[in-house]
Amino acid sequence: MTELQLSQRRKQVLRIVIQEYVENAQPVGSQSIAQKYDLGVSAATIRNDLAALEKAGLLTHPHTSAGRIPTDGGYRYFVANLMAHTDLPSQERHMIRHQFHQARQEIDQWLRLSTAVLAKASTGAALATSPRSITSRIKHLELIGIQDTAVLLVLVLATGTLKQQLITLEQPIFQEELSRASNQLNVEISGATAADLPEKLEEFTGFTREVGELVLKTLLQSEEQITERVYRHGLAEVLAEPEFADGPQVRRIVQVFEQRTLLHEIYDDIMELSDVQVMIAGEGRFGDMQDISLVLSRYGVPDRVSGLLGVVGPMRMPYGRTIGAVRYVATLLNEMMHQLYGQNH
Amino acid sequence: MTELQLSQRRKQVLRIVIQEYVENAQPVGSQSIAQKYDLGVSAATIRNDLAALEKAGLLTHPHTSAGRIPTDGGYRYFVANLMAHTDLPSQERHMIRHQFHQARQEIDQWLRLSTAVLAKASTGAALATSPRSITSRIKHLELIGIQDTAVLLVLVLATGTLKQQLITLEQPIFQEELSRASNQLNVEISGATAADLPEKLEEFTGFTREVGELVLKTLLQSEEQITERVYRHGLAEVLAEPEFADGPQVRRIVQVFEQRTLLHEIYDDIMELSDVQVMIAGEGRFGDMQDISLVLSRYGVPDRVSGLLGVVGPMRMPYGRTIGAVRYVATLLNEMMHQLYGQNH
DNA sequence: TATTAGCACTCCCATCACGAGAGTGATAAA
DNA sequence: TTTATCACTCTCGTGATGGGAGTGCTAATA
Repeated sequence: MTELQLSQRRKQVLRIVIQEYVENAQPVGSQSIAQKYDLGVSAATIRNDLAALEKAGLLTHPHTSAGRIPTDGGYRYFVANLMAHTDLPSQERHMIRHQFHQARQEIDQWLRLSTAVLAKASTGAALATSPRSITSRIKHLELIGIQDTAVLLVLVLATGTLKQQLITLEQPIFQEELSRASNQLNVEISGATAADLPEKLEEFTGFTREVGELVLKTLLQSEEQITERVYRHGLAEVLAEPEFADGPQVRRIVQVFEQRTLLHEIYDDIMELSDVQVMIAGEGRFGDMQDISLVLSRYGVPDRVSGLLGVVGPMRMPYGRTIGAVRYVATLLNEMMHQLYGQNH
Repeated sequence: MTELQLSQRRKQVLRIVIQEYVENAQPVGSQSIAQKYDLGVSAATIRNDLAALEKAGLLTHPHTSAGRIPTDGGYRYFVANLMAHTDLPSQERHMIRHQFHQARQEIDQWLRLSTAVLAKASTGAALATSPRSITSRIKHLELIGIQDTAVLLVLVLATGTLKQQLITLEQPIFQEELSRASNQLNVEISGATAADLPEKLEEFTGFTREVGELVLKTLLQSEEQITERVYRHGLAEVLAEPEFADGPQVRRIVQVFEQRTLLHEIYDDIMELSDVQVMIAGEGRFGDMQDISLVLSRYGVPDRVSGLLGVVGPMRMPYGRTIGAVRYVATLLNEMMHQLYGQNH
C-alpha cells in the first residue's frame, strides 16, 4: 500500500477515531469527536473528513446511521504512520525487569514469566516458543542405563539446551560399556554440528555407531522447529473482550492461539526482521484471522538461538502499548540469553 | 448421597432422558419419549415418572412448559448406577494403540499424543500433566561449562527424568575442575534421595558443596508439583458445544482448562484412587465449575511416578465413552511407563 | 394402586409494529 | 473550504400477539 496523502487534520481525526474505538469498542460519530476534542472545526467538517477517510479505505460503518470504526487498513496506516512512540512507561519497565531478576535462571522460567508479563501488560493473550538453535553444536553426551534394556541418551548442546532420547535395547548392556561408548564419542564429536557428524562417525562400529547415528538424528530434528515448546498465557482474559461475544469468533481466536502450524508459517518471516512485527487481520494472507491481530517479535542471540514471542488479540487493540510491551520483554530476553549464549562458540 | 430406590421403568426413563439430552442438547418431553421408545406405557405415565425423578432431584425444567434436562445429581446417579459398560470399541482401541507404537519412545511424545487422542475420542478438551516422581532418586549428575561463568547442572533421576539448573559463577572455572567435582559427587550421591542427601553432603566443601546443595534444592523442588508441565489439546473443538454459546460460560471453561491451581487441588484426591474419577459440576466444591465436568485418571507406576490425565468438558457429556477413552489411554501410558520405570529402582 | 385420557394452563419464542435516538449525506449559504 | 440545516436511514428497546410444546391436574379405568 502506497503512502496516502492526508491533511494534518484528517490524520488527527483518524487518530481520534482509532483511539476512541480502541478504548470503548463503540462506533464513534462526528458529533462526539467535535465535542470531546477541540479541533476548531464543526461536526459537519469532521463528517466530511470521515467520509473522505472512508473512501480511502481506512474507516467503515457497521450500518448507515452508525459512527465510524477503523478497517484493518485503517489500523495498518495508524501503526505505520500515526502512532506515538511506543515505549512502555519507565515505571512499568522497572517492575517487569525486577520480576525477571527474581526468577530463577532458567529458560523455562523466563518464558513462563514472559508470557505472564506480556498478557498482563497487553490486552491480549501472550505466547512464546522455546528458543531453537540455528545450528546445533554438540557439547557433551551421556548414556545412562535406566532399566536393563532401557538407556537414556542425554545430549547437551553448546547452547545449554538438553535433548533426551530413550533407547531400547535387545539385550542388557552394562553401565561400564555405556560409559566407554559415551567417552569415545565425546572425544570425537564434541563441538561437532550436524554437518560435521557423518564423517566423524565413520570410524565407529556396533553399538557406539548406533548411538552416534541417533545423536545425528536428534540433532537434525532439533534444527527443525517441530519439537519446540509453546508457552501460552491469558486466553481467558482476552475472551472477555466484546468482539469475542459470539461463538465463531471465539473459536477463531482459540484456534489461532492453539495452533502450532500457524506459528510455523509465520516463523520464517519474523526471523528475518529484527524489530517487532505487527500482523493485522492476517494481512490478508490468513483467512481465519479476520478481526484478529498478532504482535510478534523474535528474541534470542543472532546466528545462535532464536525464538518467537508475542501477543494474540482482537484487531481493536492498543497497538502502541502492546508493541512496547513485546519489544521490552524481547529485549529483556535478549539480554538474558546473551549472558548465556554470548560471544565464544 | 444414599442410593435411591427407583423402579426399573423410572431408571429406564432417566437413562433415556440423559441419552437423548446428551445427544441433542435439547430438553426432552414425555411425548417424544413415548413415541421414540416403546416402553409399553403412555406419555401420561412417563409424565408421572418424570415428575417423580424431578422430585428426587435427578431432573429439572428450564421453565414450566419445557421438557426435562438432567441435573448434576442426575448425571451422578447415571454414572454411578445406570451406565453401561464403558470400554472403547476394540477397533478404536487398536487404532489408538497403533498410534502409540508409532510414536518415538519419549514421555513428551506420549503425553502429546495422549491429549490428542483423548480430545478426539471424547467430546471434551484433553489435558495431561508430565509425570512426577514420588521420591526422586538421583542417578547421575553432570556439570557442563557453557560460558566462562555459566555452568549447567544436569541431573538425571532414576526415573529417567532430567532436571536442569543454570549456575552463574563469580569467577570462571575450568571444565577439569567441573568434572572433578561432578565425579566426586557422583560417587557419593548416586542413588540418594532428598532425605539421604544432607548427610552425604557434609564431607564436601567449597564449590562441590555448593553444587550439592543445589542438587538438593532441585530435588526437593521436583517433588513438589509446581514444576510440572501441562499438556493440553482440543479446546477449540469443545467450545463449539452449544453450552458455550455465551460469554461467561466460555470464560469459565477456559479458566478451568488453563488454571494450574485447580489441577493441584484435585491432584491429591485423584492420586489415591486407582480408577477413573468423574467430577460432575465440581461436585459442589468448586464454584467456577457449574456445568463443567472432569473425567480424570492417574497414570504412572505405583510408588514411583504418577501424573494426571483427563478430559474437561460440558456437564452434558457422553460419560461412558469418555471414561472408556480416559481409562484406555491411562492404561496404555501405564504400560509404557512400566517398561521404563519398572521393577528395580 | 398404577395407568390412562383429556384439558386447561404456563411459558417460550418468533414476529411485528412503533417510536426514540444517533448519525449520516446532501444542499446551500458563508 | 467550512458551516448550518434538515430529511433520511438504520438500530435498538419495548410491548403486543399468537402458535406451540409440554406440563400438571383430575377423573375415569384396569
